[in-house]
Amino acid sequence: MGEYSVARVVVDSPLLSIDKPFDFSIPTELRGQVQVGSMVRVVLGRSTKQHDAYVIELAESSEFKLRPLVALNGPMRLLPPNSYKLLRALADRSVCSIGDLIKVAVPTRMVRSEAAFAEVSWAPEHSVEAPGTAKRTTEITSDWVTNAIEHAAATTARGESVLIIAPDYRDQAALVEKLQAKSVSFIDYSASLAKSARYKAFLDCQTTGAHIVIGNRSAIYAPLQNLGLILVKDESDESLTEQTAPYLSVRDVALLRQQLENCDLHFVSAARSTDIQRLIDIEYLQDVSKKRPLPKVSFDPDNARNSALAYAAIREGLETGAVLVQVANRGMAKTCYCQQCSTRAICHDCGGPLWIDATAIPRCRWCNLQNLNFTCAECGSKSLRQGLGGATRSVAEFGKSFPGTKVVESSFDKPVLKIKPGKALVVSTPGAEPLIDGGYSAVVILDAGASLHLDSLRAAERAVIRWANAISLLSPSGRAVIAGVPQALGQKLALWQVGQIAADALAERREHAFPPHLRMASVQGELEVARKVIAHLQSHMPQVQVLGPIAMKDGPKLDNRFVLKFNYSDGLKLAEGLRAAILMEATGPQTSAAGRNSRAIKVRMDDAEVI
DNA sequence: AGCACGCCGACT
DNA sequence: GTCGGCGTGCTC
Repeated sequence: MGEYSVARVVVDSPLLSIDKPFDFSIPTELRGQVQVGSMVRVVLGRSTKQHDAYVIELAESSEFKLRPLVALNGPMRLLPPNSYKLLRALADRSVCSIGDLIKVAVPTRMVRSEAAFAEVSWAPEHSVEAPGTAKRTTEITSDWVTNAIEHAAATTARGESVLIIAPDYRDQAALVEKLQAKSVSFIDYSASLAKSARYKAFLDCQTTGAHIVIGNRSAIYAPLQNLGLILVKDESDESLTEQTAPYLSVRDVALLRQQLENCDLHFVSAARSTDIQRLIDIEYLQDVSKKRPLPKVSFDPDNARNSALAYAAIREGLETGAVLVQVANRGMAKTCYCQQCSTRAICHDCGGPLWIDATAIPRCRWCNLQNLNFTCAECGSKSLRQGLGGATRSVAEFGKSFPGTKVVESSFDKPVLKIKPGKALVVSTPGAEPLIDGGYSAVVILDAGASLHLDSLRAAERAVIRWANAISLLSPSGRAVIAGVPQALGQKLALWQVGQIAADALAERREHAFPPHLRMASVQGELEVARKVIAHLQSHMPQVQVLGPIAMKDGPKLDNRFVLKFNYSDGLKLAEGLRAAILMEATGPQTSAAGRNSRAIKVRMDDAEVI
């Protein structure tokens, strides 16, 4: 007895129609070796194609007529039960197959890395205690590294593992440096790892011990078996949202994983997103921000480049140390400058600013006139240069304004992670600010207004968080200036009421019935098919508000998009309803004039594009 | 997906 | 007659 002959598996496939458990018999020579979590090969249906699959359960019998597993792929457990439960729950909520998530959560198997694990001891299978003991908290702080280390130490001290997620390499490096200084070991689970190192880190997570795992967005799936704490820095950062379907954010995955594992969850940031504010308002998260000295912030409603306040702050700051100037880059990326002298290119007809349109033609933003024969008014040059992130332009300007000062340029493409203390003028785009021991003597935000007027609902919220991130790098005696910001917002920033700014933004969303006050999803596909899916859904869930359809150009083909508005409490039911509707209406007979299409309907929950 | 089964029109 | 087109169904 005790020798299982049936393996229940999930197949690694993007198809919704096979996104369910399948039973296979275990060949006698593999009995005892195939375990829950094993990766196996199976053949499904009449096809001869082999698929990867993962064992989620062992059994002694099955109600089906079984085919045998084709092979066992190595001795490792690649999908332990807690990982499976998380991915299953996420797939259910996102209307995607579990295979879509395995792609992100399980690294490519590297056979040679497995040898190193022949002798190690493995953590026992994860079990969840009675829920209700864990703490869910959020905190505004300018010193997230110290904060993270304190939380991590308290968690490992009770024998539990810690998962720390930070948006970029600069933040991860700052944390790593502090841990190394204290001789604390950790598992590097960052995106920059080679495939074999990543696979090794993945396996390391499953070994016995209280680990500290540091990484970016895919690290939220790290297969820790005794998770005590998830700590996320800057959950609203775009890099913490997956760029492929189903576009999950670390915040949402972390919230679900916290529930399943009953671990602590802690969000840290320099400011606050409306999503977090909502969770505080409904008392799901506890705000544990401490009273601390406020940064000295002043603002100037005047536009950036000629703000006397900003220039004074830079000049004074340079007397004692390094000054950080944050320049906006979003929405300026396609702005044109003279190739030779870096003067802003203007329309020869109306004097408006030039930009490069989607067909690579220079146009005027004001009169939309084509400017094919540009001539620079300053130097007479005839060649244009596209603005690269805005920083280069500012560096040229500052070089002139502060002669003799060392100017450091840092941007997303060419980041400078860290600089040595000393007099320097650092010009950076948001998210690329170099770190400096002791902090900057002054931080100046230029073009603040430009970041507020992008036509996205989230633009203003994101802008404030970016400014706060820069200001968090101030030395205790330093001062900050925000130039080009409207009076009302500027006053709140001067008093450092960043929580209040988020609360105000959320109140405004509530007024207009927009996320994150409620949720939105988009359903896109060929009009007739999409209509049927929506009709099917509405017959089961009349409370969902349906907008559209709107015609969309999705590459060469013409799609139609419906937008759904619904309450958080309806989220899971809506996802299940959509899945059922798609299986009924969009994978079965007829489907469309253009023939069958496995992905006839695209669903996107919390679609940032429509938000 | 990917393959087989089945029910229709055009062919050595 | 029957060859093979594509529309349909199913995968343990």
